[in-house]
Amino acid sequence: MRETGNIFEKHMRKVSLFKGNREALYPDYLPENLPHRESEIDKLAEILVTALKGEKPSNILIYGKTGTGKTAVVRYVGRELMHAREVYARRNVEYIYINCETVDTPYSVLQNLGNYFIEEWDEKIPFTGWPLDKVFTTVKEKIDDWNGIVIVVLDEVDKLVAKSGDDILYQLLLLDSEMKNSRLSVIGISNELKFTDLLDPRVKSRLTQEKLIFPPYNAYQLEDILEERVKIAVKDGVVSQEVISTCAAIAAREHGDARRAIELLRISVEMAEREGAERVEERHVYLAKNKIEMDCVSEAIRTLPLHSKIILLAVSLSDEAGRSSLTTGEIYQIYKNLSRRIGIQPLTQRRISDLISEMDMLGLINAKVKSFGRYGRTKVVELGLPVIEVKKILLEDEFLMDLNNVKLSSQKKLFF
DNA sequence: TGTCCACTGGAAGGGAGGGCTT
DNA sequence: AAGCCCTCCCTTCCAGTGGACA
Repeated sequence: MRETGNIFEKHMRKVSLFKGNREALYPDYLPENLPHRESEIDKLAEILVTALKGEKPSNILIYGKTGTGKTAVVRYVGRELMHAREVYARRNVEYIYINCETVDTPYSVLQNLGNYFIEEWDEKIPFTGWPLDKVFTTVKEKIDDWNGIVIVVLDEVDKLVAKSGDDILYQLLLLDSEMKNSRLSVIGISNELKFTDLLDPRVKSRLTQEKLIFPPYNAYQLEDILEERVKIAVKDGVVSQEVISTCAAIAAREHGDARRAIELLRISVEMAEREGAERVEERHVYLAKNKIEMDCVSEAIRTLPLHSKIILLAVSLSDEAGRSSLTTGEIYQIYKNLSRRIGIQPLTQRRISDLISEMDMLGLINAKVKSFGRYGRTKVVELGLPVIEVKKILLEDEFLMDLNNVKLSSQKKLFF
């Protein structure tokens, strides 16, 4: 070994605090046990057992906030169902999981579903191109020929409905009623309790034959979940009871989100590991909490479309110049100037208004509609985060780099 | 009390970009 | 090659509106 040492050497000397399988601390890990979800699992199994008997199970709607174990339970029961199928099933049973966060149009849902039943690559339904009714007919024929019970899970179905309306749900119900041999059940998973208001009453009543509500976990339940995962993923004695309690308490405060609790714990361990510490301390948990929050925000900013970034930059610049709140019209003026500077054709004010609302939903800015009486009615926009951080991330964009030195003067009207 | 501002946010539709069909 | 279809991003048009002011 050379005197200066290899660049990896000091890191190699650090001892890993994880055991071999750290996947247990990642969100898509499906554990052997799901603590405090026994009754939900049982209820779901009770409904789905019908499929093993060769009949169509009721359609189900599952509600619950993020991180309440909806997806885990549904996947868990699905896995068990597939095992049981080998032993008990009297006819074909298939369990298909679709996440509507990515598969978010009627076309793509049908396409995903259909391709499950199409073996040959050259017969698969392309991801775009076919008329919708042709996709529908193809899917119907394929599933009907296959002859069995299909259970389709639509995770985050509220997103799908918000985006594309309830057409797709109607089509799935129609699919079921038009088939001669096969049957199809839908399990919808939603974060939103009131999303069924958007549904056509007929769709609503047929989709919600059974309802399951997942309550948030409390701090004690989160502790149990974390303990389970720690046993699998982390070396003995590295994570103390206090650390687990802290993680659980923080997550419980944020609506009992188990996913967050697990992530928080994982990052805490990583923080300790990177420091070369032998055990995780509470301070690592708080470091991890900050890191997660910051990562989340900067990722959101980085992946913004260019025009949204320009708007955000406009808000940041004016914040820097001492004007912390702006109206849509003012933002639009600054936005237009900035766009011209970097040689980009500005969008219309109508479109900007939508982009502002989008960023409001992301929590990057705060926008409120306010009336100034005689002086009109408009959104009042403020930056939701520290300017320095936001600006730094924005200026990483290759189109915005040149605006590094741009300043707004702090006059009543904003000039360059 | 009515007026009127500066928008908001819905609706409709254009057109580019993906792809298939004939 | 021409003619479709679906989705996404955007524009155009416009009725609607909360509340200060005359």
